[in-house]
Amino acid sequence: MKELTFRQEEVLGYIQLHMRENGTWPSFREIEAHFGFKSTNAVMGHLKALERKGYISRVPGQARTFRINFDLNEEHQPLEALDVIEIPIYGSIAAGFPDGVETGGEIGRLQIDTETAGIRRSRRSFALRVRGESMIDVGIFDGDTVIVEQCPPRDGDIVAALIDGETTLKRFINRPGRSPYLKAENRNFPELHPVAELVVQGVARAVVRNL
Amino acid sequence: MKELTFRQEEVLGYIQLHMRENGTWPSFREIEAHFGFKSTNAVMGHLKALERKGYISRVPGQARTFRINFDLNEEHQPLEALDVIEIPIYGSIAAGFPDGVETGGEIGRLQIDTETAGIRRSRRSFALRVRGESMIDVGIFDGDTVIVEQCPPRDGDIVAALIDGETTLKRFINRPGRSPYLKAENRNFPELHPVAELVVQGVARAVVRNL
DNA sequence: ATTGACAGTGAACATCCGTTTATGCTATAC
DNA sequence: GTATAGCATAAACGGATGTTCACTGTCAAT
Repeated sequence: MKELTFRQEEVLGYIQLHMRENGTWPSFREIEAHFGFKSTNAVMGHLKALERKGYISRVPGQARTFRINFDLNEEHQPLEALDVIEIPIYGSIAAGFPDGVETGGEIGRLQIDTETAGIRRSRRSFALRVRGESMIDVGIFDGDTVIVEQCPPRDGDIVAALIDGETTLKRFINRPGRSPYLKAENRNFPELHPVAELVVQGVARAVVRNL
Repeated sequence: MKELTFRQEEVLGYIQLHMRENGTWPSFREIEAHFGFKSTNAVMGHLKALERKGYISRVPGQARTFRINFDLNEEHQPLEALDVIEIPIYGSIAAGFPDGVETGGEIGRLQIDTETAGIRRSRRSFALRVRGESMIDVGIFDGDTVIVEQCPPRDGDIVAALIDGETTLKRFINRPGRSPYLKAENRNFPELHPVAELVVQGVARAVVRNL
């Protein structure tokens, strides 16, 4: 595909921008106004060039009917191909993990790219609908969705842990010389949770909240 | 939202279909031809009705410039197939939107399904990396990523707004009888922001935070 | 020096396309 | 009965929009 001149690239960019912002293609005179041209024929020249080089198609005579054959935005950035993963959302987790078959507590699914979620594809992940206010001081509210990655916890991690048959979110503390315990992040619930048998189901990597 | 008659729904469906298939909105006469009308005024009647009931918006006098406010297809589908959308992440937005070519403030991209993000595909969306602590009381922290949908704000919405050339996140207050203003959500920054010129760039729909 | 690609002005032209003002028909509601 | 809403035809109007022709200028390559 032939190279575009700088000006032609600008015009193509504006056409795509206008489409994304307004949902409609621009008219000749709108393009003219945007670039400060004083003749629609300046626009015509660029569009003819863009069409000749194969970047756009048009239906002659029809208003606002462009067709982009080549998306600038997809080409400009290397865009290291975002890796999108689909993970299940659980309302609660009874004991261990639900079997592959019995999708027990699954209340939905979500898709997100691994980088934004901060997880690795190689590890199993799931999402949890948060109940309660025990992590309110770190900005995790009731109703939030937390994305959890199955891996061994480290000191300071926020983990999904099984206590009394209920999965809750707590901070995992593991100082040398002491046995690990869990801690809520809420000034009003300042009690610590030393736990004899600690079943950590995974480490929270991201929070998603709808506003 | 008012119910549509069967015929009106047919017309709305055709408009959306034409857009999806051709990438352009249909003209009056194309709609007329598709339904076998013998007068463009038959089209006019339906479009006026669709606009009155709030399903579409139009710019009077302009050709092929529809705007769908309510997507039929999003309502029909029972949500099984998650609709994943890719949106750009901006660090900041200087003035208006960056041009199509100079992808100026874009610092990355993310992909997420529209339901989790709480946005509609038909509206343009972008994400913003949050700076500052002004929304800390609603659990939006420095470094969080906020997903913003471009649409008119309503009272109580958290919006991305342009103040002094900087985009910030604030709560939008629009009480009857007063002029709209912005409010920070931080006990330590309790000052209100009455703003003469209010440029709202979109409404925040979701927060994503890496833990 | 000449050619050709690129960028633009200026003005007319021909449709394309939305708009308006009529009129008529069929239901349903009061 | 008499509104009222939905649906459609018919014809003309005018602004919006793409198209074309003629002309000017710059810059790099031949």
